[in-house]
Amino acid sequence: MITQQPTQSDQFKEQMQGSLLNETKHSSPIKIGKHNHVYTAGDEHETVYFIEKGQIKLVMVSEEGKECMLAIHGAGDVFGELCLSGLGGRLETATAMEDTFLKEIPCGRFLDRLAKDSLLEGFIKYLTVRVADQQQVIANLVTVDSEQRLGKTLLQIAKKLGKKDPRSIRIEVRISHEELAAMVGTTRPRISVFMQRFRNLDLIEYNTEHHLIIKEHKLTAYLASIL
Amino acid sequence: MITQQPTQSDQFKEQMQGSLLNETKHSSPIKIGKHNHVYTAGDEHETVYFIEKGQIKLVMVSEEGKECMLAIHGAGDVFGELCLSGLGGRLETATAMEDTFLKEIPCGRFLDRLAKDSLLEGFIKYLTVRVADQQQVIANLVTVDSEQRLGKTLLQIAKKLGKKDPRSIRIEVRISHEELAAMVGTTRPRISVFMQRFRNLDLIEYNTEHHLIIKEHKLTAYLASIL
DNA sequence: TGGGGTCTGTTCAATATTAGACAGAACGGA
DNA sequence: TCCGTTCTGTCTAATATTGAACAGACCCCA
Repeated sequence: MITQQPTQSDQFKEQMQGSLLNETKHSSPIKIGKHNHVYTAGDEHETVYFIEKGQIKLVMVSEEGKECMLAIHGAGDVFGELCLSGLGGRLETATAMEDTFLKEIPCGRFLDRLAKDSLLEGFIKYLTVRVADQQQVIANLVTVDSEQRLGKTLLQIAKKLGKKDPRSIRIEVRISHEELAAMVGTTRPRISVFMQRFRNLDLIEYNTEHHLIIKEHKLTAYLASIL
Repeated sequence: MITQQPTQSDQFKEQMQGSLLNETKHSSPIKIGKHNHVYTAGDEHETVYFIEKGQIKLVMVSEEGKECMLAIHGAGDVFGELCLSGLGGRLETATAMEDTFLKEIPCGRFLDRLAKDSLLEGFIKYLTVRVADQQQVIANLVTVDSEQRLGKTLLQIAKKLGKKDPRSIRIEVRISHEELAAMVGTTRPRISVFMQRFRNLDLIEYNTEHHLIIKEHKLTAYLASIL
């Protein structure tokens, strides 16, 4: 189900990166220190960001103050594109998980650049992939239980941010159980229990550098077995 | 929070409708009888649909067989656009909730048409609104309880499909509790209980034609009060 | 007008989940 | 290196949620 198909989507991402690097080559990158915000829910800046180095997490906060972590983006990713919707005001807060360097592009200029480089159709394809991914996330939240969701979330993060390791995938960003709870939609203690279980079953492990190692095949097989 | 702002998004929708009507004026509409499928998860047709009349629901089924209802689309809406992602294979099943008439456009031709009519940027805006909406849905699933989610779902449906009624919104499509359960992510009995509660509190009601009436302001106020 | 089917409202026991607490481990800054 | 802070693993009791069941209402269709 979750397979490693580089494909068109990645190809467009590279073209977009080229285009944006070109557009921003005269402006110097912005440094965001660890734990600092790039923007906060409600902010009105209509700008798109491109990550040169580091990690950015996107978090939405509900009216009661509960948090939902939507995504972690890494080098080469673009975020803040929702300002293209014209709705005005950020919906989520973007925070650096470690010192991060960004390029900033006003959203009008972002679109113009894509248009000039004939990337509008590519960007449409990129957005439909986003919609499809989110649709999958919604279906998971509605239909499957939290252990399963945690597993799928780990696989998804591994696929997006992981580096290849012999027979597994390594995640170098530190993600707390609290943060996982805010992605999966459950409480921290449950995440602890499930992570422990996964560890006992040898589906995940921590290496000496305290990086999380995901054993993709084993974990996938386990998730299928507990349906 | 949820306000009735016609705006740009609707404006693009009209332009797109015009463009598509033009593109499909020589082909006759397809009739899909009540309860019949337009396509099923896994199908490989790369076509986009435009609804002339009727209602289409989109449902995803998990590996265990549980259902998640993603959306109900009505006249003037477009669906099936995810084939633009190039991922191949439908993710969801599209079913007519009543006799429905559709126009069908191969996805390549759909894009060409938009490009010719200079609507690519408009379509990008439309897609980012979709992403923002889904992001909101995800955040709700993660952070708020099922009663609250049911309320928000009703408001969202009312906004999308409802007709204006004095001091309220009328929903003419019949949506079963089972279907609501599959949107909200809970079980049918709970939906029954919550709907009953909403009815007792006079936040919703059924008129003589058995149409659901949503009292937008009262319901919104109630949801805020139980935070 | 009479069923067969589906939908609703409700119940209940079994189960899953939450919220809170706590101790110990690891971490980070000075 | 030490100390305060954050993170983990674990436990509980209180609470919410599920799933299954059932009767009555409703609806379509013949």
